[in-house]
Amino acid sequence: MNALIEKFKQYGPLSDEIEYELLKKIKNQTRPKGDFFLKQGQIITCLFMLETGLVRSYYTIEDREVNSWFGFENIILGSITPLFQQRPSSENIQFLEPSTIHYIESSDLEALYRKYTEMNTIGRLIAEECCKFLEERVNSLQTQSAEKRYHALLSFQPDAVQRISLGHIASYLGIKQETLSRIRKK
Amino acid sequence: MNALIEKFKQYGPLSDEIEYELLKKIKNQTRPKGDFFLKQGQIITCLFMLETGLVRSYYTIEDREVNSWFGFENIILGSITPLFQQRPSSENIQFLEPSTIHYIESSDLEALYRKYTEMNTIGRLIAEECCKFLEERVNSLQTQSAEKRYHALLSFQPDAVQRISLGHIASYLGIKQETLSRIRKK
DNA sequence: TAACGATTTTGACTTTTGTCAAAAAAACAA
DNA sequence: TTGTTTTTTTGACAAAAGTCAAAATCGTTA
Repeated sequence: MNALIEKFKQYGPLSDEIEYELLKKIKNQTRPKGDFFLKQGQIITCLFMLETGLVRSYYTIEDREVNSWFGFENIILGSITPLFQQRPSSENIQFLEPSTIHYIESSDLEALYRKYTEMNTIGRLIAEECCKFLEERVNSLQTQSAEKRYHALLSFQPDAVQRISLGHIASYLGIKQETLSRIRKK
Repeated sequence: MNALIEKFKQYGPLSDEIEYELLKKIKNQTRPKGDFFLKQGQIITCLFMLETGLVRSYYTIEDREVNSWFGFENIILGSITPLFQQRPSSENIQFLEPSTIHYIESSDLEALYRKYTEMNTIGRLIAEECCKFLEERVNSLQTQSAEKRYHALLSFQPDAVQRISLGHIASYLGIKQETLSRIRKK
């Protein structure tokens, strides 16, 4: 069974008919480290899931890269702005480790949304989950010091700190890597 | 025509039947300044819209209030965490000006989601719009200095700065009000 | 193993933001 | 209007985080 379909089912039931249609639309790829899944300016958008590997999403601001999120195994991922707006992405999605992914293009997904209520519900629940994640991130950036944000990340996503370079983590936390290095030394 | 239904229609078409059902469920209230729409710990949640007035949503952390958002006229509002999770809210929603609101309880909304695809689509689009808003807020907190965040707010929501007290604005921006006062003096 | 490049750490210093206390200004009510 | 309360501003100082440059460490590959 496809892992992305498996994942969808965690949000709600899917009839055999939808499952069959999904199977036709879901694509699979294996990509090397450093490769881009999406580059800034592209319009093609997808909802995807990693079977193995690691990705980061980042955008560029004043010549420096800012990491907006990291994607691990078995989490539904997508680039929010272009996915929900059908506009050119300002984000880049890059594999940080060799990765195997399952994905569905948003045009195919939209068609399924129109055809099946169940799929629409799942889409809504995914968007709502995304809201919750972002809300927590806002709270963290709004109220916590760099040190507390780092320790929160350590306890909630210990694997992130293990697998991702210090510079990328610092950017994600909104601090300089020198600062993070000093925090970590303690 | 009810202003909340009008608003829903901006996201997608609604049949007369749904509109009729919505009309039966949508409640209206007029509330004085300082009143609470939702208090921390309550489970009842709603999607609501202000016809007139102003609200803030805040939570308490280490004995201080942190504003998470402000609500103005004609914007769809809801407390994200409890609305999408059906768990007790950690948020308080308070009117900052005398307000007239239209709202629908989330249990009623869920029932409509189950019954009508169109309503589900609208719910999904609202959640997606919420994601976009939160994503921008994360970017701002992650990459911009207090001064730039304030100026961004000034240009995107000039009315907020007009109508909301300096202390509330500072909390929303994640800075101390003394700092905001100094930024503003320039 | 040696050498290269990338990543991380360190040091000295600057800038930004926070803290605490008090004064000034504004808003509100008797 | 006159007090009273709330909000905003100011000052002196402390802490947090950024900047820039250089050194150290790590991983990879020739």
